[in-house]
Amino acid sequence: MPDKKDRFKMLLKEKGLKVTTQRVDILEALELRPDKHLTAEEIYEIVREKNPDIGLATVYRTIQLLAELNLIDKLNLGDGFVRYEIGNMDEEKKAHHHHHLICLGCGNVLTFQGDLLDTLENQIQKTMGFEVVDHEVKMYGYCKDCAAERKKE
Amino acid sequence: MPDKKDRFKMLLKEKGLKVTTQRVDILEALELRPDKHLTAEEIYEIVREKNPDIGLATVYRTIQLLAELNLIDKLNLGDGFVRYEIGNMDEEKKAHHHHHLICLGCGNVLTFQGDLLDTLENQIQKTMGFEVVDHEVKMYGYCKDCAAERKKE
DNA sequence: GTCAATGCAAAATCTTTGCATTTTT
DNA sequence: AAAAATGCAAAGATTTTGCATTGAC
Repeated sequence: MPDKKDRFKMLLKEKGLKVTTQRVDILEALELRPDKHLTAEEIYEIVREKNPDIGLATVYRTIQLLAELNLIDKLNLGDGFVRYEIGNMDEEKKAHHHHHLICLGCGNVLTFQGDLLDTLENQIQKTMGFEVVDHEVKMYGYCKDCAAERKKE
Repeated sequence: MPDKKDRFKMLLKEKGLKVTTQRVDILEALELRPDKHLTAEEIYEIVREKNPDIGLATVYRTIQLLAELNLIDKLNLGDGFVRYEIGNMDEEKKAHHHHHLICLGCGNVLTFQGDLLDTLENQIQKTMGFEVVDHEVKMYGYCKDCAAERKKE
């Protein structure tokens, strides 16, 4: 499988866009942290360690580009920040974003893969004629540790 | 059942807060449009028709208050705007937010009630020990009309 | 060399805050 | 009369944009 970086470079060339250090650095920053959910500012800080001259505007522009190319997903975990993460979909396959479990105790965000939503999607299709293409699920609650902590008290 | 407005007034009094025209007007604006998903600015414009002197800051402050009291839900439908809607939960009952179906064709947002997620929640509980308290589901796709339109072409 | 991308600073959005004044209780 | 809420304008925060310069092809 070609890694995301190669895929990105390919897509750029296909579109007549240029493969710049900044663009590659930004994708790399995200790629190295697959389960982090980074804000634009955080990405900026990370890339700055390697390339101190990069501008925040470039980060925003590249993020937008990556989202359009479906290489990253835009997230809203309810804390008021817009976050991004590397997409985990297999190329042509229907983009099935994973689900997020947000712990109300420690604030950690876990991810969860599962296609149990297919049943739900089918029901929606039948009853409402709505054709589902993609979905996003957030569950709020308490992670194992925090749940245990709460029971003790 | 006491309507939302009375409930709001009660809660305000319980907390030693004051029942002002502005607060009631804002709740009313939301209550009269149960399935709209309004932005702060839109709420401001609506209330301004009745009470032209209201300030945007008051709208923001009241929205925050209503959200804290669980009378309204904060939504993020992926269009970059923060939106609000009247909650539909029955008092003490577990808050079960309804799901949103977002049409990629016409942009309309439909709502969908269903507890098919219970299965998913149970599975998460078993496999990961994560205790789910609340959830939020967004489905992206094409509504009946837009799906038909797309098949024709 | 050409055209796109970058960095910077300024502008545009959206939301919050401080404070004098008004309103509720 | 006391305390809280309001409106306004200013300040914050986040994201976008214009433009001269730089870099990829």
